[in-house]
Amino acid sequence: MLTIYNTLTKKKESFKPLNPPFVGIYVCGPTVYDDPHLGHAKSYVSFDIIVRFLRASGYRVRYVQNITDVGHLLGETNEGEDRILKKAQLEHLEPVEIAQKYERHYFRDMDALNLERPDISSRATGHIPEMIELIQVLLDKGYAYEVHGNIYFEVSTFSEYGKLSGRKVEDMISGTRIDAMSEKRHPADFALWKKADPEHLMQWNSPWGKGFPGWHLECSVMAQKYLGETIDIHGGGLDNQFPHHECEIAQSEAANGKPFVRYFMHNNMVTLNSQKMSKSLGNFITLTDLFDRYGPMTVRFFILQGHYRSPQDFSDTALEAASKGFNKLRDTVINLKKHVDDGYKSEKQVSGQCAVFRTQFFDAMNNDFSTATALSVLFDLSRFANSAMSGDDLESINYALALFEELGEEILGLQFAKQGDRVEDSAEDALMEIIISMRQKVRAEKNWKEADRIRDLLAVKGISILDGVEGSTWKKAVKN
RNA sequence: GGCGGCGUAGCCAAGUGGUAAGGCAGAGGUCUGCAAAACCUUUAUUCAGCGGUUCGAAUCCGCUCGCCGCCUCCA
Repeated sequence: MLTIYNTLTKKKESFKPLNPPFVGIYVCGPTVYDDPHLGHAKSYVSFDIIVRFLRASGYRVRYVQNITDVGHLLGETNEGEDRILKKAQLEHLEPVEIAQKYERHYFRDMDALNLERPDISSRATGHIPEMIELIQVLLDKGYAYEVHGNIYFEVSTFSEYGKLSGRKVEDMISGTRIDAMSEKRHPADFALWKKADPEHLMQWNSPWGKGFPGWHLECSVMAQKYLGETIDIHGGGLDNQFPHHECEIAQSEAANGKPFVRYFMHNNMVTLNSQKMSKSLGNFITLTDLFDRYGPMTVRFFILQGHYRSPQDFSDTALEAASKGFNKLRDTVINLKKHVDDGYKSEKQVSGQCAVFRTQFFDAMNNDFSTATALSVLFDLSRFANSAMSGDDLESINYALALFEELGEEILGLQFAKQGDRVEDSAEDALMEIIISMRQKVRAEKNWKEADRIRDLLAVKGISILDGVEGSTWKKAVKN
């Protein structure tokens, strides 16, 4: 039985979707105005695992993620400027070019991390009419008001405002950072629609004049459009809990009179060398930069070693340790693939010790997606598999490989052997066989100097020769 | 100021009432020409500190110290 920590109730709860076996999940996607960074990796890897595990548990999942290509306002008073616009001016490109360029970068990096793409990636700019409709509903029902072409949600009309983040509207009046001098009736009221200056590059017609949508509207609209008025799971980064998700709840529940979300899930934040990583501090590193030093699978593995609700610190020592740990599993899987007979078929029916491992793995994942514990099962499985290979225990070898494929590859999304790896490269294989057999001759002559020289030369090229009792094998150093 | 979180071995990190997973690093061993890999053994009488509840606490409660997040765009 799957239990999920629900941020709405601050408790672990049994997961019961509204209409089983269907599960609707909405995860806040990126604002596409810059390259993806470490924080995106943690967040989207976490929800990728969640989606994969739900599917492995038999649920029919529809996974929706937005692409924010409108851009949020830089500040309450800074009308007309948003981050995409700012970037567009900086790079001398159309806002749409900026959005599409960084959307491509986003998918490029997420693909590298082996994330399954959302079933629906919906762009905010494609849903302006629906947003206008929702605003109209809120106006008609008295939850919103218009001032000079701007529409605001009136927080005081929605009594449950604050139920997600635990904030009280009264407390927010004294908040020093909220501009008390604005045209809003209450400082906590938030914009649904903003009037655009004539020179503003992104603007749309609306019943209230030309403008653009407010910060939180797109998620309410797209979640409802594709998943219905009540969705099973809504995910996102902890930093979005307030105000973003709080405002989504207010908009959606005020408009529909129904619970918006059954389970809210928030992943925790990432730090870099123990420091907060943020765009405003400018110390974030992009995934492209990170992948130059550590492969995407190392990054994915590293994220899985922590818990999605715990903060995670990226450092070189931690990533190097993760790289070695992942390599250990990877070596085991590659060796298993070499050991299985031709009749191998991936099967999910395993017995004996492997069945125990499988149960342990599912127990861990059922407990609010405890990937770190699940990974520890894979290390136990690795030890079991290596022993089985020493003993030529073919049945265990087959079961172990089947488990690695199901648990490691399908559910955790770890690519142990990528395409192009040497297991599938017959030319490279043939060459290495020749080199090894030649070296085997000098070894037979006990010419250790020459044997070591060959080994060292290959090592420089990233190829390791492993001499065993039954001859030598080799492996290529890969950046995971 | 308001709200919330965290502090577990040299490092990373699970565990949230029943007697400390796992990875990396370290030590010893088997194997090996050597090396590597693999396997075996080993590495926290103890979970920031101090009190309390309990038959029993890293896990619950209180206080103290330290660190962090949100309250402004952020995953």
